[in-house]
Amino acid sequence: MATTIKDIARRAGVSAATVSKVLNRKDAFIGEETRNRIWSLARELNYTPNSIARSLVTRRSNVIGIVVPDILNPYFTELVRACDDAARLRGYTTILCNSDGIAENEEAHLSFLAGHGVDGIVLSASDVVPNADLLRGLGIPFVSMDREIPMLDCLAATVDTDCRGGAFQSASYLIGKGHRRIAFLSGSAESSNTRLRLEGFREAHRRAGIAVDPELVRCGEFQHSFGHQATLALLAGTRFSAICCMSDMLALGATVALRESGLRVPDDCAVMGFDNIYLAPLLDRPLSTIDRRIFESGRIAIDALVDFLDGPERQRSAIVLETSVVERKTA
Amino acid sequence: MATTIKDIARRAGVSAATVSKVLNRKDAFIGEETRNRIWSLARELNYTPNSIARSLVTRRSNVIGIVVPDILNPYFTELVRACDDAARLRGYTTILCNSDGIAENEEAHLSFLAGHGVDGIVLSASDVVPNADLLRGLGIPFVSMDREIPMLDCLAATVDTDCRGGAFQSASYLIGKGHRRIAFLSGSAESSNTRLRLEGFREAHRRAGIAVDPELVRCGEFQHSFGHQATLALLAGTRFSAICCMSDMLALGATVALRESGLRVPDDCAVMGFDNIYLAPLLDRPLSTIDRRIFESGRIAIDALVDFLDGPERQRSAIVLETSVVERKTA
DNA sequence: TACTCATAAGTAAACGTTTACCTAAGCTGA
DNA sequence: TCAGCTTAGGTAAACGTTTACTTATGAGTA
Repeated sequence: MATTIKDIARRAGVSAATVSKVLNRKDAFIGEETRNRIWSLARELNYTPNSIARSLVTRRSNVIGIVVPDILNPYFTELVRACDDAARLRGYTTILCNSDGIAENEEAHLSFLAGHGVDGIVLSASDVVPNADLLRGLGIPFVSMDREIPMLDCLAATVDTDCRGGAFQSASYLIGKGHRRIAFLSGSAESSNTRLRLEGFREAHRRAGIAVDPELVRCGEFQHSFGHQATLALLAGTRFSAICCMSDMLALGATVALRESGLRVPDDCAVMGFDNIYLAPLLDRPLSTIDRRIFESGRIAIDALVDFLDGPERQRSAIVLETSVVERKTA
Repeated sequence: MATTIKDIARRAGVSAATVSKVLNRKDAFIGEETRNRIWSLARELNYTPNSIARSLVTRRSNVIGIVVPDILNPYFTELVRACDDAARLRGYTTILCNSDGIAENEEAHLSFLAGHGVDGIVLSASDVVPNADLLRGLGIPFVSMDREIPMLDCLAATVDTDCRGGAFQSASYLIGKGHRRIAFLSGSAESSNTRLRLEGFREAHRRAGIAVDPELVRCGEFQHSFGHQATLALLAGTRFSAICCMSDMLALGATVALRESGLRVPDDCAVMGFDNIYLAPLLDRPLSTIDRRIFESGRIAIDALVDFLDGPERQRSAIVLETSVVERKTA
């Protein structure tokens, strides 16, 4: 049986309210001696406040929910860690949910988080567009990262990476290196995310006066396996001297496929990634990629959310992060 | 303002208790019509139970806390995902804490989790030996993974990997391939974990009648950077034809160092990992390693914990997982 | 008729806090 | 002397549920 405020009150010969005031440092009108007695009892009895009871009355939990498609994907691992660190710094903790990119899962998680009284939610990229009615019904402030989102009262912020710009940089870099036939690998063709990136990719070609062969663009998912499989398919059907991948995992998959086919990276085929996950520089052949400041984006998202929660004015913010190319060994 | 049970009660013209009974399916003595009215109101008003209030009275939260050193480490990423999946299957959700291997952090997290009323905790490997008094004081059932732990009432289970056996397998495999001078890279020399692995490593040599050169064993941490640095140091001071690493990240670091030094893997030097993280087969040069059934271990830990929580008999279990060698391209 | 019994629902306390408001005592100053 | 302030602390309601216990109604039975 854990110690409660009442136990302390009884032992100290005061009321529970007094104990509460002292422990919460709202003790302007509490006597020196009483105050000390309470603190030392709290220590002695190893008192830990019951956050559940506290949340029930204050309607604040100091918990932020994070929903991502899959923590196993290194990009999300980093994002989650960044959010967790940032949240902790601001006095919040996080609770994580994996949606696997499935709409029903995501909705279930949202309800779960609401029921558990999280103060805010960060909703991270995936192709699923969350049910606006659900979000509105929850009424919990949230920040949206890298996804199309309906405008709602409880939308605290959007933080997006300039994916169009990132893809543009990647393709331009490759073109600058003399490549003329560049393959493009990305996630679902329907997502706005892929659409924007493809625009950036095309724009880079346009500026260089190069036509994009539709045969070279392959959309599917951001996973390793698709990178592997799509590269094999490309290799079988056409020729190209570089692959512009829209995630580092795609790039990893592509690299493996190239090696399996007896091609050397970057001599026979250059590979560019996207994300700059922390593994990228650690690989046997360090990956050239587009940095998207994962850690920073997590921190920014949390800061925006907490500012919204704590600040009375509740201003919405729209942040977009610029990317940059990181030259390593694969392109 | 979210819908509460009272809102439904008022609209349905019944008491809150009745609504609670219906919604919790303890409605043996509730009229058919009342029941229907309540359910349809719940749907219509989009009722989500307030878990906080519920937990306060039931003293059950259906939440399990997980504390790991660092989610960024792929081994823990997988473990956490495995635990989360397993927990969800059994009606629990998880809440994650990163301790960074720092004792104070871990203790703070433990208190936090207790205050938030988690039903159980899984405490995963790190060299920090948790404060027994703290654990006992919390009184929350926990399972300990891969760490030395004092025996306590609230210890629900221990799940350990047979690290001694794993190291033995790894070294034996390498010896079987003809290697005679094998370097050994592991984490902190003080941890029981490393001690056991070193024993296994030595045992394999003993059986083969090979002496272990102390110069070849290097302990530090399980991270990539140590693998890199230690390999460079080894290369500068002695010779060897294989490296037996006690984590896949160490192996990755070692591989990079070897390549930087112009050595080919496995021709000039073989490398064995340990863990079999999901990245291992996906690398440009798929990593040979020791599989430790990460996913399974997470599931087992959660199952043991939940069995302990749900079962009235509360039997403690001690599980040890066997390892196996996975032959790929680096050894 | 008067009892029991099943059915259907209500009452109220409890979980551990926080907080708005109240009280009581002592002191100050005119 | 007494209104009014300051200081120290108490009272009780509230947060949204759950649950043990109680009540009311009608039907069946002796």
